[in-house]
Amino acid sequence: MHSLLEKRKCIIQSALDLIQENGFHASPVSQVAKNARVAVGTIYTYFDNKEALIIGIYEYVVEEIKIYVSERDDPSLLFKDRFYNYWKSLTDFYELNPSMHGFYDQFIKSPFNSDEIQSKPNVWHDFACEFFESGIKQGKIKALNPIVLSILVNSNVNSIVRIKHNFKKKLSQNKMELDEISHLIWDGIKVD
Amino acid sequence: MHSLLEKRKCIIQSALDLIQENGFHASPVSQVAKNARVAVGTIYTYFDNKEALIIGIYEYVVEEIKIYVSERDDPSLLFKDRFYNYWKSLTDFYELNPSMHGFYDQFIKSPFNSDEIQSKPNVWHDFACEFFESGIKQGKIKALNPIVLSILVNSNVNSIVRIKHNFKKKLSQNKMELDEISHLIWDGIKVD
DNA sequence: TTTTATTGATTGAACGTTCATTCAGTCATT
DNA sequence: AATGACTGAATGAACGTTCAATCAATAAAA
Repeated sequence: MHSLLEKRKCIIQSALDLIQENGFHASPVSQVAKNARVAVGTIYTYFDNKEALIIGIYEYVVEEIKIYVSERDDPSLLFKDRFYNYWKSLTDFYELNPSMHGFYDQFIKSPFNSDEIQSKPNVWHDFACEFFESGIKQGKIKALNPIVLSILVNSNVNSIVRIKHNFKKKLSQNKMELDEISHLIWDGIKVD
Repeated sequence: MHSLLEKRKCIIQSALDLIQENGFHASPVSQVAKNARVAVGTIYTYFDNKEALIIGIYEYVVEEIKIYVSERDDPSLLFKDRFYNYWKSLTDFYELNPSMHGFYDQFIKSPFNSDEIQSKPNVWHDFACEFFESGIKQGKIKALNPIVLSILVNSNVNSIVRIKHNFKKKLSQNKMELDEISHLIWDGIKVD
């Protein structure tokens, strides 16, 4: 028997798969229910409406990313190594969870992503900001705005994972080039 | 009196405005028609269906970007200067045409953006690839895959314009930092 | 010149479908 | 017996799309 929390997760996972495949508008609640093996009505005991479901998924995804990346961070290392770990963790996470990557990509630029949501506390954004702030404090990277730095790095990882995904065949022999991008960014932000 | 092409443009512009504001699914054809001051049926003489309209908009946007950026490129300049011009043109274009920027951002990650569309010839992608290829041939930038390079640069410009747009107030004093990103990327790809 | 015919764009009410959401009834557990 | 999660047919609103009718412009005929 599933606990309530597990059922909630099950609905979220079902919605994630559908949304990555079809987008928000082509992922009816009825289908989400069918995939999750629950009745339509059940979804409405866990979420007020479809918008709340989508925002709930966003919060879930953001938390999962934070857990994955922060667990693999080791503040005792050299910041350069921490940076490469950060990059690799985030890349790995997206490649291990393509539905979360697809969802995040869509959500960020969607009208669901309102100012209100962006101004709410966000464990992942906070972690990323603090991460880069510590690099600045240690004098290892340029003193740019940590918000800017984190968005920059995160959106580059995002793009690269998307490229890897889209051009799986065409670029197979050039996959290494994509990993070079992390050096390229590091060279750009490091303090010599 | 408007010509047929002008009416087509009018429908596209009306849809662009709505989609940037509300997204694809919250931009009904009826509203697009109302904004464009035509009847619903008229839209269907210019586009087979809503999907064709959206793809038509994409092709229009992509062409406008190519025209704007290529007009401001001067192959006789040093490649470094050409790079900064490219960066500035693209940034300017998005800032002058926020609805196109919003649309493009949404479209790229949407299910409308099928493999079929990506494999069709695309004047803008072709221009960007040739641009970076010429930099490589001149030995001014690293010999990375030009497709990778163009996607990388374009998605960075995209992110930065989005940051500027979202954080207009909070980052006003840090706007300069965002322009530094172009140096950061140039330092990363240039050959010393 | 005036009248009639033809063409093709334009209109918007109407249609059928799909969707989010509800709720009266069922089931499982306590 | 009581509680509360679960069910899924039913509902109504919203949407994409159609099409018979209208209109404007041009060509042909008188």
